[in-house]
Amino acid sequence: MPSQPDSIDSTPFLARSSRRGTERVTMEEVARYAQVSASSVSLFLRHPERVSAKLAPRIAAAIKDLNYVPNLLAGSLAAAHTRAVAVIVPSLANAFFAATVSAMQRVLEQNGYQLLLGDSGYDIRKEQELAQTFLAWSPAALVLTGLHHSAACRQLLTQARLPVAEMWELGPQPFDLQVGFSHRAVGETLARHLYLRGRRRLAFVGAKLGQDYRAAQRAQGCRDFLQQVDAEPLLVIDLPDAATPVGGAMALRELLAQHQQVDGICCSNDVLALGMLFEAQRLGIEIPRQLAVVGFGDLPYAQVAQPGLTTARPPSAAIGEKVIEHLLTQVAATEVHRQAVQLDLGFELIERASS
Amino acid sequence: MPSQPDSIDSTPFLARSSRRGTERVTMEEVARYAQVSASSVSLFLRHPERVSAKLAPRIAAAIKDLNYVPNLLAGSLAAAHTRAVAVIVPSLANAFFAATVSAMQRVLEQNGYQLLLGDSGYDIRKEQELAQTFLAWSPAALVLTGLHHSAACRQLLTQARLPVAEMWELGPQPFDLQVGFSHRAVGETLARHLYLRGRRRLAFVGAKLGQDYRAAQRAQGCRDFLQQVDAEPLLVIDLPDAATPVGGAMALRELLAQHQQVDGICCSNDVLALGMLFEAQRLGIEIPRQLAVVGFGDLPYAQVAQPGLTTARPPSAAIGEKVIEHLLTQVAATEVHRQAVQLDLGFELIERASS
DNA sequence: TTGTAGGCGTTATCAC
DNA sequence: GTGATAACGCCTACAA
Repeated sequence: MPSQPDSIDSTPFLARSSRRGTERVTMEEVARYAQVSASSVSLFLRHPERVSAKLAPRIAAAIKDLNYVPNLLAGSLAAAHTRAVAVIVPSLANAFFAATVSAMQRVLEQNGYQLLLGDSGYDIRKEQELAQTFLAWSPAALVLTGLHHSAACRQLLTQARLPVAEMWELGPQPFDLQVGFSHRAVGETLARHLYLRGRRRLAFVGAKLGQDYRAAQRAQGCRDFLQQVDAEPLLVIDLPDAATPVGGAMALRELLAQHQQVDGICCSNDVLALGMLFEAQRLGIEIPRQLAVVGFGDLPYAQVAQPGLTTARPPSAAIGEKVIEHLLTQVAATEVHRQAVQLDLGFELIERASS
Repeated sequence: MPSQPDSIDSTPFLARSSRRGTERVTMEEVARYAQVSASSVSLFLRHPERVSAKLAPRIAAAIKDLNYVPNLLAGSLAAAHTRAVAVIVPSLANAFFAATVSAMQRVLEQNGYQLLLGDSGYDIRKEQELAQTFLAWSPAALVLTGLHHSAACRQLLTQARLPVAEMWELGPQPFDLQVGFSHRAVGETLARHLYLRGRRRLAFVGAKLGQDYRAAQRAQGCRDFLQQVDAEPLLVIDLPDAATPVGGAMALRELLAQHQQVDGICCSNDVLALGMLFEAQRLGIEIPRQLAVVGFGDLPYAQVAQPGLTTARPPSAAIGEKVIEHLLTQVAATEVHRQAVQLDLGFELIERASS
């Protein structure tokens, strides 16, 4: 047995055993290059100020020279936590959620976090699957849209020890955070608005109300208000397909054909309302004289539409920001005893010419 | 005290050393519960058919009972590859990219992959930062939007051994995959369309053309065509802010005020065009009689707009699908010698009443 | 088919 | 402040 055991297997590069590595530059190599230990490199990466002024520049140079990119997988495994937040939205194609996700991405990035994105397609089951998959990545936190989740999903997330947020809706039994506003109040506000403008026979046009719980709540808000003032009951039209301007146009035709007495329409969102505006124009219906139309979302075109579209503006971007801000706070907080927070960001009635 | 040796060190749970774990159920625990070895559980998870009919159900039950969620971090580290694909888009708020990302998410999920999303805000530098961060997660592949990247970014991605795709644009020096179409051709097609309809004084209205290279190429396509047929040179208006309907409306007013002779406008996209349509209506300009307007994107409202908006339809969703499909193929292929692929998905001219 | 023994690249602990 | 050393949870030859 020789005195320098190292020389025996002095072909360490060939001897890389059977195991294939990533072939990437590793922290070990950076350490060798900088003539320091791996621990120092690690420390430098996480707390640069704690490393001496002597080593620091050497390490920095080595990292630069070798073009070192730390392996977050290994780091996260060792540290037992990641800098990633998983987000599940019902539909990315929906401008509302796109705006929220965009805002989240911005704030996350500012804090050195990554965004894991999932699209549930308004499907509770798929949401659960996505949540499970995400959990396997050990994200620092998870964000769901809405309050309706499968029982299995609720259980899964309760067991997992990570902060869970729900957004775009408020209600009982929050996990750790809820950021949203009252859709019911939106419906009431919109109905009241139309009522005050003298409209007495209102209709609500939505799409897939069975899946879009928030839209259904807005409809309910309308209904409640009308009942409250003892007005004609709300006429509800539920389109079978996702909300599109074409759907809105069709709905208007149908409405005019079968319920001529309607004088005010509350659309599930601006997308439908836009289609109606165009269709009304085509049919020679004067808005708002003959028919008032209001929407939801205050999408970019609501302002320039002809006539301008009265609508309720949700705090799409603010929701994203607040969710992430609070979530990151909770992540930092001691894992135990973090209080559930509920944030009502409200909404804004934007009155324009369409009503 | 039972005779089982297990009882000897029966405090293994306290003995968890000083190291704090995730507190999550581990594969080891599943194995103990199912009375098998950890490797059998691992095998079962990856190749259920290769495990005997005796153990399989036991393992499955254990997983279910314990509510086991595999730790992908550990798995990926060991396997030296992940089931995640990173995607960087210029703006999620843009409906085009939202559609593409949505499609990608769908296909990825079908294949058991995860989507890592980044938003560069049309900023080359931020794109590079995002790419670097993503690389730290060792994604199986990376997707960029467009062809303009910083030199550092190009180098970073060339060094990394993962398949890199560029989308929404075609050009020289592809990494491993390019999926898109010719924006120049779009511009030419649109200009020709207007020309054939008798328009002779064309304008192109865009927003931030200095950053939106693709829109700039469409403008160039228009310009080229006009030069080709020896027509009046293209009048280009470049809005300083992101494209919005409001911007489109403003642009129209400006255009009419300063260049009354313009009889055809090619908008950078449907968003601007929509604003113009409304503004024209407001100003009493007859479209298409006095002025023809065409857009790009065929967004949902183009069809119901009044008048219907002539536009070029990009293969937004198809781009997402193809990118992922090909990328996953390349991921599976032997890491060496994977050929660069270029895919021209084309576009479609949708002729409607606005021109 | 099933089990055993490293090792993946990093972080965290603890002496020095 | 710096550097060994032991996890982190899983995968994968390889042996049984």
